Amino acid sequence: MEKHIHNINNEKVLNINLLEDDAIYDMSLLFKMFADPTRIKILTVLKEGSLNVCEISFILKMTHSAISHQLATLKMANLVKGEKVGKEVYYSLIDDHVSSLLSIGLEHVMEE
Amino acid sequence: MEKHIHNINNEKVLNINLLEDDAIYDMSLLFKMFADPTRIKILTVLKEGSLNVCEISFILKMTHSAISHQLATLKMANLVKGEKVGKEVYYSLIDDHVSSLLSIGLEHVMEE
DNA sequence: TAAATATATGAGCAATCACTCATATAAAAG
DNA sequence: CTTTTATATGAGTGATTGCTCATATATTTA
Repeated sequence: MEKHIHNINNEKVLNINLLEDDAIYDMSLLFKMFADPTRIKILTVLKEGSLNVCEISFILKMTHSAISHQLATLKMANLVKGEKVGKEVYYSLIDDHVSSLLSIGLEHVMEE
Repeated sequence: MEKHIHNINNEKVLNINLLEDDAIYDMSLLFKMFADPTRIKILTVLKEGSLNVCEISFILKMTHSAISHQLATLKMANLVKGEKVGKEVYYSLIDDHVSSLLSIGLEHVMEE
């Protein structure tokens, strides 16, 4: 690229097949959901079962607003779903991949 | 929290055990590395084998500087290592978890 | 030695983000 | 109906981030 001249034309480089940009972008959005401590905590507690906003904010010692905002984000990313029961909305994980990703991530950071 | 009064004291909520904040934070840093399209692309091409900065920037059609900055980030996060060979520095993946995470992420976005 | 190539890195900047605060809506309780 | 409780959401803000541009360093080539 730019001002440097390179003679890159060997098979090694030209044979690499890239993923679709759309898939890459979607993956980055997925991982972005796990790239925040609050969202990891929310997803982790939801692994135990469904919880409403008050319960989550009590467990994590954070405001309802902060939790509600993050739940909206997680919902848009299709990682959690909410079910209204009277006044309350019970949230739970949508996807098995969520647990898998959390587990592998935890495995990784637990090694030294 | 705040002005609302809640009577949350049931077993369901009190029995949830949280991970250490350090582990949560480290996990968020790990996932942050996958939360950017450029870094995903770099990690994906490095799955095929080691490549130097020029080769990566040629494959991804991005400037050397951009790639070098991201490689520095990935190196600090302990996901890649660089080995100097003459003028060039060949980068490769450090960790098996990297491939696992990429695979599961891809699996997730490939479903509809 | 001088020029070219490969990489690294600091500064700067626009974009994104996670929170707070204020406010809105909806259901339940009084 | 009014008040309380549960949740949602827009605006605003400070912090972070991914790039560009300029520059520095190191190795190779002429």
